[in-house]
Amino acid sequence: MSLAQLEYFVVVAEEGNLGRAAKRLHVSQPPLTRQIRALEDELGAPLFARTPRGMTLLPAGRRFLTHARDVLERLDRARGAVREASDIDEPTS
Amino acid sequence: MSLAQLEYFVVVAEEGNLGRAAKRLHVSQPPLTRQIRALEDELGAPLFARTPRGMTLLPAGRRFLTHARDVLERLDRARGAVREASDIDEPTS
DNA sequence: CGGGCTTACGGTGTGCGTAAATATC
DNA sequence: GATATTTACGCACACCGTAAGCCCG
Repeated sequence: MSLAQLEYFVVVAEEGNLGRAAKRLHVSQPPLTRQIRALEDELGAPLFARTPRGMTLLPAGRRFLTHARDVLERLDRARGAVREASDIDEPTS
Repeated sequence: MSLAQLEYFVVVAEEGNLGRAAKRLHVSQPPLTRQIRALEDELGAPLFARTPRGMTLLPAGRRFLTHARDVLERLDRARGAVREASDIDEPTS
């Protein structure tokens, strides 16, 4: 599992459609479909139902979405913590 | 930033020494030193002080350690959530 | 010398994008 | 035919491991 896969998953879940998700992520559709599939394979369960209209979350996907957002948000906080800490040690140069 | 970098960072912080961390991670030292450096570069601040005895956490590194562990723990919970959800949908085959 | 971190370098693998295939309405 | 996902394929980038270099007690 990669952080890119988590971001991809969240955006695809929000857009419900690979095309819009791809534009928002500045990537083409093939990487998206591949990474989502790889994520599902690794987790051992499908997260989306593929319909002719797009991708809709399955129950497992809905549960994973909450946690995926949580992970990404904590990661942002981790980055912020270092920024703060180094702002203290290395003031305005 | 990658999940591997987070894991590497946590173990190096715990071992205080690249050699022991490498053994624990089943990887050789060069990838470790490279990934730690890449992480520091991306965050824009050093996390460790390199001493002749090993690597000791700097203040920024100590703050980051807490958050890195948090991210990895949340990731485990995300995996667990999918396992539970699919155990419900797909009972004992 | 011995222990530790780093750099060079060669080879493998991952991952992208373009293009083509498939399916549904 | 339009919109959607997926597969094929070629190429570039990233990453690892071995080997060598460097520094300090």
